Amino acid sequence: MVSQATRAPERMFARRISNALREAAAGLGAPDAGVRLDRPKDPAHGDLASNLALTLASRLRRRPRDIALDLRERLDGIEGVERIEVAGPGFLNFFLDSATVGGTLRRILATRGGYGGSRDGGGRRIMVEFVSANPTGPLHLGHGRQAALGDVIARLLEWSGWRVHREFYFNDAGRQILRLAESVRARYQQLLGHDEPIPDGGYHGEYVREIAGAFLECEGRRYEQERGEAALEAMRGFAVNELRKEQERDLAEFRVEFDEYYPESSLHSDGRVAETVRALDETGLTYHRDGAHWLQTTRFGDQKDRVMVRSDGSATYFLPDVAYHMSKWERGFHEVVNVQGSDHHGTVDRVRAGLQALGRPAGYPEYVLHQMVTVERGGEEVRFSKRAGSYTTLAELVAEVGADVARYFFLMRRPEAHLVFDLDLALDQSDKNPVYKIKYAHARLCRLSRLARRRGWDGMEGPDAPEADASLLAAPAERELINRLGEFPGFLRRAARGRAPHVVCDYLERTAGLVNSWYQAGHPTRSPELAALVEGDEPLRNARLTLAVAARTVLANGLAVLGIEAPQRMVRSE
RNA sequence: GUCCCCGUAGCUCAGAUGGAUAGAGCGACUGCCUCCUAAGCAGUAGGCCCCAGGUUCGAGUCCUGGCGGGGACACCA
Repeated sequence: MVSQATRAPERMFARRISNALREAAAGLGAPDAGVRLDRPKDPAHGDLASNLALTLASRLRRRPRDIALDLRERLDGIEGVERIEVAGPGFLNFFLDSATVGGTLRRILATRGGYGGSRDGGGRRIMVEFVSANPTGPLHLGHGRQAALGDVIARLLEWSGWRVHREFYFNDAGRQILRLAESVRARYQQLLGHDEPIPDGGYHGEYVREIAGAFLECEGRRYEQERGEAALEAMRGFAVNELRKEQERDLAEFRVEFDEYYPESSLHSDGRVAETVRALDETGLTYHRDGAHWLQTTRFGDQKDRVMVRSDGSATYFLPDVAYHMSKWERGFHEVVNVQGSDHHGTVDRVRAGLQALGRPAGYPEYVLHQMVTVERGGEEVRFSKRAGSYTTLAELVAEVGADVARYFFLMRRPEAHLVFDLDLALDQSDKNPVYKIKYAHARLCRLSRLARRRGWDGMEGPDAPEADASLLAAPAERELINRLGEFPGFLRRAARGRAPHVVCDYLERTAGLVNSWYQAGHPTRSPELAALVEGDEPLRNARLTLAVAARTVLANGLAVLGIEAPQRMVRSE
């Protein structure tokens, strides 16, 4: 729980106003009215607004506007409220006095790097599983989006008081891996001058040749005549290892790290898969038909029953998936978010059904399914990889636009919306590019504090900074910015609960716009009286510098949530 | 055929629990630098919120049915 001193002032007032409204409604003959307060979009509609009169209209059989006027009569002298207006069809708009609004600044300055966080999670554990690419090639753009989404959902959860475990699951045992090994063998033989084609369904990317080359360098020609299991196994292990290392390197460049890499093969070797079959058989929900071993997943809402073990004795993907999620549960993760491409959506119902058969709750695990990514340059779709065949790799993209821009662009759209990555915009270093817009706003605010100190004025930072009189910040641009800063924790909470990083992007972009407006409004030539570094009026200057520090804190915290750097100063690069 | 997602400005997209004249960026146009970074700001133009019903005092938002786009539906991997 947040302490009384740092609680959002508007929330305290919201409760006070709600109570007064409820009482007033009772006075009009409508006890137990559901009272709601909103923060209006338009600042002309006050700091808080209520639609109570509109909701009471049908119940009281009176015109909403008349009810609103009556309600206002009954609401006098609420502490901290400057005035109440009746507007539009019957809204009640509350204007808080400026000393009250200033409480927001005190709260930001008091919590600084922690401002925006909450205790939603209460210290409970939660797992975010994401990327989970098969080690059959380099990471492509879909993985990039997933890496950014998963990492930032994890950060949002950390900010919300959860203990987060980041996990990467990889299939190192299936048929795809066999094709990979065979492809490496073909390239290996080709390098030795033999004519061996890539098998059907194999991998043609240039990277396979590179792996074969590296293998040749390590092992020499000893597998030239060897056609059996041992050679294939050696190449499989080598290739998986190489590709995993490369993926980890690419992810590190992208500033994404995992607590655990979980190999599918271990589910077989440690008996979990067999154990899962046994446990499912015990439920009586399995049966044999056409030589295969089935589970009645339809009992739990799946569209059709699923095969667990094929007639040839091999497990389908479904089975290890269930075993894997049982492992998550048994490791203590009763809250799990899986971030996956929407092409996996077909597996959701059946995995959950399998887990329900084993007694896990119906919604376990939770899924965030994201749509595909395409890249455009000059309005045309581009595919730019010689190396990876038809793929566009994450590494190439990060090399071109940088990790910060790539992260932001992957995050700025709702996961379930198709994402068009505009390379022209990504490479732009002006404020057109939202990432730069936010960074510039932050750097600009840092500069204000620097300049103030250089002139011998206090930058309003540190424990010895004088208390600012926020009631002096009455200009519209200031008032709007302060209110906006006060909304940050609410946005983070909403983003975390909705697993929706784009909410943070939207918030930051708009807030940066307000910062720029405020900054520009105080242009020293045209409006010196609005300038932050105002001469001669120390209390006013201190108040504005405090606002600058508060705004910068919010931008920095928001960027930290996104895993993006917040520079003190910007250097133009080519 | 069944299931999931999407349909909002010329383009790319936001629009939490239904609320006031539907927002942002890009693109277009008009202004604003002797002075804290103009890498900026202020403003103008641009909308049958896919269509049709329904619920409601009130629908871009909720319900039903269409239309259009993407994805998923195999003992495939």
